[in-house]
Amino acid sequence: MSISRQSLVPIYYQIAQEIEDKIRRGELRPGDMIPSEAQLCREYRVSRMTVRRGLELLAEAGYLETARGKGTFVARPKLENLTVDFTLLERYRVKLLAAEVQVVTEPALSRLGLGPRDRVIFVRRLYLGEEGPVALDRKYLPYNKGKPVLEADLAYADLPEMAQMHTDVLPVRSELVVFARALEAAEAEALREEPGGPALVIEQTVYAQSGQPIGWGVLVGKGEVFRLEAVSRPY
Amino acid sequence: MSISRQSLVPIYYQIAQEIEDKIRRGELRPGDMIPSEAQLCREYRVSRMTVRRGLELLAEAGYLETARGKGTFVARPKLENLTVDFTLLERYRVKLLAAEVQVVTEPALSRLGLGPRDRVIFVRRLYLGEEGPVALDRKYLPYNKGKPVLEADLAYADLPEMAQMHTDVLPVRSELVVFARALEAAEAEALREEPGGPALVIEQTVYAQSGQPIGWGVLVGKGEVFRLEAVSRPY
DNA sequence: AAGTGGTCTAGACCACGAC
DNA sequence: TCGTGGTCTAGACCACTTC
Repeated sequence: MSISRQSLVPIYYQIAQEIEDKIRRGELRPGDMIPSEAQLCREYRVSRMTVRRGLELLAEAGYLETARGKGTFVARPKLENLTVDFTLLERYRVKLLAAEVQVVTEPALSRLGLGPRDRVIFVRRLYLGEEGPVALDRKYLPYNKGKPVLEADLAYADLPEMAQMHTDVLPVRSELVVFARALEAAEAEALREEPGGPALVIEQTVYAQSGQPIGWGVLVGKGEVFRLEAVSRPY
Repeated sequence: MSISRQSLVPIYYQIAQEIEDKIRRGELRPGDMIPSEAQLCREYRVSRMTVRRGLELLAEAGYLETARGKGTFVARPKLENLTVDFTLLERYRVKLLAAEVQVVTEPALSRLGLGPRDRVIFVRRLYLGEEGPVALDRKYLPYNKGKPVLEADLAYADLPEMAQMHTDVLPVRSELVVFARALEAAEAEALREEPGGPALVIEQTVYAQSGQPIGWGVLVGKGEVFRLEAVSRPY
């Protein structure tokens, strides 16, 4: 009922806030029906489109579910959808170990759908935490003669950014696969660990609109130290 | 221009589809300005709210970005936001190894914010793939005398579901931490692996609205075999 | 000043669900 | 039949950007 028409914040937003507060405080519980749109119009003395705009915000945010002919109801929080915090480049210092053009070999060859004589840009980087190296990073991009890339740009770019620098094709989808395996000898040395020790492996593939893969990367993180975090999103 | 007023699909949706198609086909490219709302009203011979509803859909989906006073522009796909496919229960066969009430010990004690004499429901499960066990699962819920739980329900529930079964408090947020470590002896035996071998560890905490943790779990996955997958969401 | 998107109004007709 | 949410109209005023 505390809606101000003079406020800079839009009326529909104030209405949404007020209902969200009631849900957060437990005054409205999952399954409860909220007042009808017509009722809310009368309560707040606003037009229906304004009420609907507010309810729409809450529906998108996962707080409300609407049922045509029945009403609008408080929704149960959905914890199945998780988003990964994948901002590694901001969390660690990055050291560029190598950036070169080479003939592609497995496993990049098959992941990128290339032939055995095709060439790729190969980038190798080390992530440094407070107490030494925490992860090793290898990325492969199909080599494109016409589009040179600056080493300086490669040092701090993530895979989608790299792909975009080097091709005209727009990256539109990214896939991750995460698993654990033992450190290989070369990896162990770079990470100052024992070979055979546990490592977190993150494989990333970036695709163009056409479905064609335009970048592939493996990140090998030191066990225990290197962590991924994910949080649920209500909707 | 192929908008049908007789169609069952709403006009705003048809408009959104048409613009989305142009973007997907590359006819409109990131950074391009699309016709103004007023222009689209004239083109499609509809009211402005209808046009705006359509544009709003595309903005939510990440295809468009609006700039007050300037115009509406095609957005660059955002690949930073990743959603995890965490539907383990549907992918593997699950075997309930134990379900009992016990006095809480570390690490569950501190994760759940309990005292050393509090009790928890402890659930231990094994995930079975085609070729034997792939993961071991331990979950802890603060014990609530008044709310008994059936073993049968525990076998196939995920952590948020368990928490909801056993408390009146609603789970509203879930956090995951993912890393690699060496298998402990008991874990290795259950998974039929060598102790010290690589394991993918997923720790999950579920919180109530109050911020209080109401469930904690660890999943230990066999290296190489047990994998998590994540996909980018455009918005 | 002219054009843009952001907000809001006061109506309208419709499909759907419950009674 | 009545109340519900879903769609749509034809205006209006505003803040902001560009010229």
